[in-house]
Amino acid sequence: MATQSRAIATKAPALALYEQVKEFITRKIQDGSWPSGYRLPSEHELVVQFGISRMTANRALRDLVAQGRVVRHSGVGSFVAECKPMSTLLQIGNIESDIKARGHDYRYELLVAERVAASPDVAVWLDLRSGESVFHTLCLHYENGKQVQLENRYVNPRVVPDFLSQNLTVLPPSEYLVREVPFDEIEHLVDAVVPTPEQADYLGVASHEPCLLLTRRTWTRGVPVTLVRCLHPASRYRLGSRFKTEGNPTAG
Amino acid sequence: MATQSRAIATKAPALALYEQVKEFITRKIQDGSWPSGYRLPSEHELVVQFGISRMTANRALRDLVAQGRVVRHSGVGSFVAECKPMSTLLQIGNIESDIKARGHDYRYELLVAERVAASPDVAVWLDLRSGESVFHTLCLHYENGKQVQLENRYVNPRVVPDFLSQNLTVLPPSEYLVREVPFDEIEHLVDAVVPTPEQADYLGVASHEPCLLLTRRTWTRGVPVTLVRCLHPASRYRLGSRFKTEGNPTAG
DNA sequence: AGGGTTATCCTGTATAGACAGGTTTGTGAA
DNA sequence: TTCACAAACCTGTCTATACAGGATAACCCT
Repeated sequence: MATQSRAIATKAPALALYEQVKEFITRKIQDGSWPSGYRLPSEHELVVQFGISRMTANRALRDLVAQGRVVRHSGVGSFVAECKPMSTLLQIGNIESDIKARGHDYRYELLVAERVAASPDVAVWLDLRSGESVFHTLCLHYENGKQVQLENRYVNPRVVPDFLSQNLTVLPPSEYLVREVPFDEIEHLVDAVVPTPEQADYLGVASHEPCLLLTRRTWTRGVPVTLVRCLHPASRYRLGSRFKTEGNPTAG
Repeated sequence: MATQSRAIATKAPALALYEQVKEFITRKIQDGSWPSGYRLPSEHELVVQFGISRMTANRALRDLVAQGRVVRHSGVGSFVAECKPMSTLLQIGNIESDIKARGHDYRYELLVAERVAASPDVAVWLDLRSGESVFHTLCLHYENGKQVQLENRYVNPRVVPDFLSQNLTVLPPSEYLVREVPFDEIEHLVDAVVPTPEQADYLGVASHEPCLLLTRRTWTRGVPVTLVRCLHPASRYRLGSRFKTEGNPTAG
């Protein structure tokens, strides 16, 4: 069979076959013909319907799984995924590259780098015994000379025993961790808080000014690596992201 | 050739061949052997190195592209992607399902549903002329009887002309929009603010209590659809998400 | 030396055929 | 009736092969 012949939509010969199949299924899902949980055609049925090979049908379905529109169960079938209505993603970047991407000046200051006994709450967050020693750093990040983030970090010494041996006055703690201890699981929490007097002092803001508190925990192979609490003055920092669907409009 | 024989790591015969290739490449990238921009082996070279077929090598590379670790240029080659350090995603869900998922009681109240002249800032956000009419709704969302979100929404009447014809006292505005006007682009902003007296009154909180302000804009085919500003008392609501890499630990 | 042609390499797509293993259902035996 | 086995169906993976088209470098002719 000649490649690229037998186009389903005769007017779109440029579109790959598996893309045509993806589009067909996506449309069915979007116009409501195939609701959540609906069992969609098996690979073999697609082969017959579209006159394509099974590998092509398989690729279309795999792509749809990657897009989150379809779930598949081995030995059972393929189903329209539960749509997560109006739910989407906010990308959280690292502050240094964010600031530099804006063309602004970035600088950071290491305030504290120590080994301390884990307080009960930190011990819980990092899955340590209370009183066990943890690494603790406190950093202040500046954008164009103004404080934008007070970073309060705890690091699990079981995972990163030589954390404090690094020259943290030159390289930010996050840089070292990202490079040396890749994570496979991450948790974010975003709160609005008013800073403590001490925090307000570090950040150089009035103590009644609201701040964004971004709490991040990371794991590698199920073991907690680090707990960071990043405090940002709301007047100087906001979280933001823009996200574009690559293909067709998404219902989810 | 017998399927599943010839395992690269003899002790892991369960792992698919293309997964083994992915792991091999991922490791090289993570341990720094193959830095950003490094040209990695062509499909044919992988075929020879691993004794696999080209389709298998192709799948491994395509998966790595989907994971963002690799970029490919047709006719040129495959390259290690620029890594985006410590950047990851925060999922923002819809409030009704979030509350119900916690097993709590959800209720909402429609305060305002009107057609008004767009104020200059709303006109800018929705790409309308100032003074052009827009739909405006104000809703209050309750979790277990307590206010958790004040939703202030503007809707583009060019895109959703019959928005106000819906019975919005029964079905939340977001439900209707998600179902009828799928978006293909979305923007989020997160701020920490203190509420105005009026907002504090609606939410039943002290006016000095910090709040999370989640601003969301959506587009469909480049046309702005809706602008929502969701105000949450920080004491009753936080944004959060947990994210797990499906494969190996991620450097980015 | 300059410019166009060609050979080569690489990715993208597509096919047919094959085996493995999970799930469901039906059938036959105890 | 119930339990065990087998058939049917489905996804997951893998192979060998093929053609199209982009990119690049070598080469040859003018």
